[in-house]
Amino acid sequence: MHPRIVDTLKRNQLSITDSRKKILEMFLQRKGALAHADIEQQSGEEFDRVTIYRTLQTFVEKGIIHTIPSADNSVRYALCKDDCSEGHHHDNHVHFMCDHCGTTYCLDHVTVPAVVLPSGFKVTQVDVVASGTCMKCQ
Amino acid sequence: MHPRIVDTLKRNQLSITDSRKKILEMFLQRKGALAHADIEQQSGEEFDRVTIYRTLQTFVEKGIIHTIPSADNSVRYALCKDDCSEGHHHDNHVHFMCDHCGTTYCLDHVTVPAVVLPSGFKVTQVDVVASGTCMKCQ
DNA sequence: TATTATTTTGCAACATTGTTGCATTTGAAC
DNA sequence: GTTCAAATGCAACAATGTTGCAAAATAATA
Repeated sequence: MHPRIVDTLKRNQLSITDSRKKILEMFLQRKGALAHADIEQQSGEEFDRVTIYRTLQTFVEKGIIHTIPSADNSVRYALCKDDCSEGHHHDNHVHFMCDHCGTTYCLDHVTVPAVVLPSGFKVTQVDVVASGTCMKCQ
Repeated sequence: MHPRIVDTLKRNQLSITDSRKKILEMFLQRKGALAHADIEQQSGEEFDRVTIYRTLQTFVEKGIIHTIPSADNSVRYALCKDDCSEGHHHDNHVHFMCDHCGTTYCLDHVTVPAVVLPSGFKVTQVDVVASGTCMKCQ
């Protein structure tokens, strides 16, 4: 088991349960974004569907993972780089979604260019979702 | 009825039906993004739910409207500026979603800054989804 | 305009996805 | 180990999205 798992849960004052450990491990191993459905598939019958929903929700609230917007009604989740601060506002972020294999990448080190909006708009968060073909699919 | 409606449908070789006229009119009037649920509510019992799904799908395929990614499993749709070419690839786009009132704005005239991705990624589309407070809500 | 061919719609049935309340179980604290 | 708090699983439900097919509306043709 990945050493960071228990650490992360403790730091966020969460009880250390099987489902949380397992789901967190999936994120740490895969190093890519996961949708609810992915987790459900990978964990087989191990956990109830409801537990997965609640676990993801908890992780998002604690800033352990964050959501990635998508245009097809299938929100994906990815690990936050070193846990965002609690209550989390994940400022700037670039994601890449491969049209071919569907893999979603979370590109933490790509800087989001400043977006200038018309006056009156107060921006607190900018998500950039790029899509195309990833390195594995071309 | 908005004069562009019949035009737009004809140009896209679509039969001119009540549901299409009505839904297209909603987009032309509202000048903001609409979710499936919005349309369903606004049209009351007038059309079947299935018809709305199929109409939206058709409009997207024809490039009359486009989808706006969201982080909450509720894809929204907005009119394409002067219909994208058929088969449509909507290159660059900035959207703004108000955390307060939920209104989604489609900012066609804001330029999307170039995003530089690691080599190996071939980008065909970039969506920028900003969120915060809109001018009506502050 | 009347007739035929094509397209679209509505219905029904179904599949998938997400939510809520509550009893039971598990983990944490003592 | 016992007690308390938290998390899980189950069941039931609500919401959302999909498919096939007959009926209706639209378009094309005479």
